[in-house]
Amino acid sequence: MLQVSRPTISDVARAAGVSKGAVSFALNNRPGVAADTRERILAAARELGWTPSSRARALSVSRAFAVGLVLARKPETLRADPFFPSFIAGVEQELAAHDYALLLQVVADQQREHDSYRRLAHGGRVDGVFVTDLLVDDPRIALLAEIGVPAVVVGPALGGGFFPAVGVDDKPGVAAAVQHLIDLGHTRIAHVAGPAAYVHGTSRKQAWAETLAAAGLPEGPCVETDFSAESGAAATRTLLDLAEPPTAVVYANDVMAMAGLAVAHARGVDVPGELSVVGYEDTELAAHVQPPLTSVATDVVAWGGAAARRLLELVDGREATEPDLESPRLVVRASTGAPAR
Amino acid sequence: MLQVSRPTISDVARAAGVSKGAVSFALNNRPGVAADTRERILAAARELGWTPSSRARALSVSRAFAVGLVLARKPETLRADPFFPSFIAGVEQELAAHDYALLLQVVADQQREHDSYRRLAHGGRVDGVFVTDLLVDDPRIALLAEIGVPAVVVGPALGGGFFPAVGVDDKPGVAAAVQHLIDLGHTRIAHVAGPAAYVHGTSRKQAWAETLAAAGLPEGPCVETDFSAESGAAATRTLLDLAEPPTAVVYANDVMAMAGLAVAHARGVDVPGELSVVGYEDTELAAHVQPPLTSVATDVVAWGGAAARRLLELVDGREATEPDLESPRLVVRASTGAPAR
DNA sequence: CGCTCCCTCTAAACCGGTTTAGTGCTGCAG
DNA sequence: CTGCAGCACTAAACCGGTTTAGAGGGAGCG
Repeated sequence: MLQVSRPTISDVARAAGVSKGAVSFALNNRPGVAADTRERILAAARELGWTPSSRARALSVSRAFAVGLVLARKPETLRADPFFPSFIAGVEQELAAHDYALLLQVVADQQREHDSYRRLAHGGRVDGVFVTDLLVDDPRIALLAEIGVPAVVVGPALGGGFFPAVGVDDKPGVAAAVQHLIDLGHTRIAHVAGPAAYVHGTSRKQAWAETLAAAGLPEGPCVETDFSAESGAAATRTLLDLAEPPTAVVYANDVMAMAGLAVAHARGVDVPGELSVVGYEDTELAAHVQPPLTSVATDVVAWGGAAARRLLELVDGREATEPDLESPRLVVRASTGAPAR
Repeated sequence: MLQVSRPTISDVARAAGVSKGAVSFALNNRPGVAADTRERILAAARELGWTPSSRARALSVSRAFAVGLVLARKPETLRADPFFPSFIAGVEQELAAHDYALLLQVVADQQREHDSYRRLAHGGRVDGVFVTDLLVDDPRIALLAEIGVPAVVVGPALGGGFFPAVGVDDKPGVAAAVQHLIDLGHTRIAHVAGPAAYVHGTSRKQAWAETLAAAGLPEGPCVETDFSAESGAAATRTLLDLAEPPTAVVYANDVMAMAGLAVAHARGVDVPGELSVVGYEDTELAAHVQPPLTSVATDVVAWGGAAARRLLELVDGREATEPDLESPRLVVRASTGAPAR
């Protein structure tokens, strides 16, 4: 494991018989170096196996060439969420193209999250950050504004607009789901909502309520959860126990919807005969449960890419290019059908 | 977004009326600074809101204070895998305690993966790396050895032993699952395996075969998959179509097991009456499908912590402390039962 | 009183790049 | 032949910390 010390730019300079500066110019192919000299320098660099030290570069150009993502989640709620792996994959694709790196932090609570942002941004480890899991009136916005670090809000633009937001608006997706149920003839449509503290919990609930209202239907029952399978199952039991149970339920994510399917199955409630079920996220498993789950799909990878692109633009002070993210689309499968008469 | 230039150590020195060196000593509470001077320096630093520049520190001490994790996965297969979020959470807990950061890269193919490691380690962005998804005869081991970067193999120690391996051996878990089925009276026990190219695909299959052999039972049918729900469903159909279908199936992960449950359900095959099903991973949803899934649970968060600890020890040249990771344990739920006579 | 030793602190080198000011040389116009 | 522009390149400063060599001063000891 002995760390052979890597050749530096000075070694290359000596080998090529020129000065450090000339080497730097040649390697960043900048004008002011004769073609043959440049060739000689590149050859020397290749010969020595020289690689630029990102540490030195970061210091001299005052850039970290990295952006940060802080996840304030407990491991349990993180592992059930298929959003982040996809999102990060999208982010990475874009970052890699610009030789940027992604610095990830997972923190347990909010206080640590703030410290985390401070250390990352203030200490110059990153040039910008993503803000995910946006809360209603999120305190991080003020913090990041105070630190003065470029940031991009991942999700619908409810952050007060101080930072640009890049996100797929989930309202049309939920609206499409509810409309689909209305079209099938349902009139008692319930919602199993995510935490009201989260923007994406609230907005999905709103979309549900608004679509019902627009169709002139009464707002059905709604149960708030923490996005976990456990709470989704509990919510389903609550709904089925109502004097007038709903004939359809729109869940805020797939995991809860699948748990709901299992509860219905265990109780002998036929899906979709007696109960229609809709998820959100269109996870890989959605198509492979019984009955296959109707769900709302979003291209999360593209979303991650767009968010990263916007953040890099912000960091570079470039003009914003408008991302064209496709709207979420409803994937109809066998878990939804006409209500029993 | 105007980037106010942060105060440097020189600013603090000027404010406190001492030299840069003295400030550095005081801030790293090292001997050789008088108590009152130290106090004055700390006060000045606090006053100015000084934060160390990790860039400068990294250059001067020749350390990145970061480790890298490169995931060579397609986004689709990444998002279904609950392993990484948990693992990363565990890694982070440990890294945060030592003020280390995690640099994540997601790359599409193997060539890029190699480039990725090269840039990361050779360029000095990280002080060490994790190697996950170990392949049988993994070429990365040689690459990393050549680069000379400390590395920790995540998983059972089959990497040739050049780098330390930290991992929960999955064999006892699979063995326990197979034994559980044997104890229930099953004799035709199939396996839906992961890709043979992966160490954890191969080792689970081996454990299954060995446990059957040890019990004097014939090796049941085995279908190789790519770990996806789709392939798990297909494998299940293959098995159920056999002239003599198995009475129990051990799946290499939960997602495939759940897809298998759905296939059985769709075909009217009763679980566990006609078919017992065992998963691996014990995902959040496992307890909430119908019937609840018997599965093998591992404390992945602890695993991540142990891997990070070992890597930091390696980076610091410290002695290895033996991690005490608990063995995987079988969580018996309702998807397994005695075979029909 | 003079010497050594220790403690505190300063000056300067260093990490490995980037960037700026400036030098020497060539070539062309006047 | 001189003047000046412009190219190719060098020397040195700079980024912001850490670290080493050494200076200065007071205490303890002979």
